[in-house]
Amino acid sequence: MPTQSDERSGTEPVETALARNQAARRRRVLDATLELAAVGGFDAVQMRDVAAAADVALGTLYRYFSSKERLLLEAMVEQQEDLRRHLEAHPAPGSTPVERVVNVLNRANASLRRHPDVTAAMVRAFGASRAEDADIVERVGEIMTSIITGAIGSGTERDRRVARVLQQVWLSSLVGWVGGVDPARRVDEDLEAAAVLLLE
Amino acid sequence: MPTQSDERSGTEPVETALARNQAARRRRVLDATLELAAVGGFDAVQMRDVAAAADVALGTLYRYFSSKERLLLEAMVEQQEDLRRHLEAHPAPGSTPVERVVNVLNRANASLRRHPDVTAAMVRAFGASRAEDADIVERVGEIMTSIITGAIGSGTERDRRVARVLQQVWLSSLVGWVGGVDPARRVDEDLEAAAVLLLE
DNA sequence: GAACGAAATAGAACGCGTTATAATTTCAGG
DNA sequence: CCTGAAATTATAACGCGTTCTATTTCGTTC
Repeated sequence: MPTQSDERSGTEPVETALARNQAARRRRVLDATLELAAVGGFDAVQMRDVAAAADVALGTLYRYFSSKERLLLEAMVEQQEDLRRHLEAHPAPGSTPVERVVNVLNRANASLRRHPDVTAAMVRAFGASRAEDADIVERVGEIMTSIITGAIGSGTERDRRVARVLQQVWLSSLVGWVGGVDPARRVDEDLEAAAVLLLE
Repeated sequence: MPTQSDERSGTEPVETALARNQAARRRRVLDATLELAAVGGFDAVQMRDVAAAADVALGTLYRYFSSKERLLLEAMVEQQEDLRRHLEAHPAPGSTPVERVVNVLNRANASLRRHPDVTAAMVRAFGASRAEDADIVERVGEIMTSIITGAIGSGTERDRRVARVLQQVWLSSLVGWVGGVDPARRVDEDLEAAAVLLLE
């Protein structure tokens, strides 16, 4: 986001009129993005329409998000962070890592399935990512991984490796789903199969 | 591809002047695609340029490949099939499934690394795939999986499941590499780690 | 080898992501 | 409050994927 110049080190933005307006604009843009994506997926998220719906000029939209892909990826970061927060607030009940991982990922996917077009737009942006967006792509991956490690419980070296594998399976499976190759159910099946193979 | 109407059931094309010319055009287009991708990756594969380089009209290009994405995916099918053929002709030496899988995937990745921009273009098309291209995306996935099952050796139910997981890890890892998130080496590391977790 | 239909061609045109420009508004600091 | 810099706006314009149209060429068939 533009402008900063805090007084002290931290990354927290200053509470000024400008900053408040900018935060509000950013929020309107992200909300408009989700609304449009919910209706028609990736293709319906047209930059002119996002700008209009957010009541922001096209140039301003690009000042905040340097590309359509970046816009969708930042929306994805928010979505995944909400998801993680929710899942951590409602931990999985199972007594074994496999049970807990499967439970958490089932719930996560159920949430994604509730907004298929939104998920499709985001996953597509993720899969087509270019180098200039490596930072956000990485953050999304980290959040997904941390959802998994949270469900496994312990954080041994082996568990961290397992979590990375599961995250990669998750993503590939989502790509397969939103690309129309597999039905939504397949994502759950893939993850359960992988979790069993890796954790039992 | 356009026109058919064989005399008997099979999928093999008839040996006629038309069919030969069309096969030649298709070949020129795919070659031009690879050439352009080799230079500047996804962005350098511009449909007008492909058509010009293949000495074909733009409309003809679209008659053969309904979209840029489809063009890259069909090129990817060819590339992966070549790769599989080569790997099957030179089987991995190891005595255990892990050794053989790791060896085969290392060689496959070495081959992909030799043309990073081409790989990037193809993986990007794969990751951004839409429903209308589900058929080719599926074929690419199948070829990658069959490369892995070939290296594992046996074809038990469990091994088929393991192969699918490894294929998904492979793809996610490639997305991470071409997206600039991870170095090329990471693809090998991910696959070795996953193979060890799944097969020992 | 003439005729008919399919395929290929050249080129214009459209849609949308992205960039560029000039005019206007906002706002932190004096 | 004034002011200058930064942000926002409105709008035009560019690039490239894709579509469309009119015309020409090709190849099968009789």
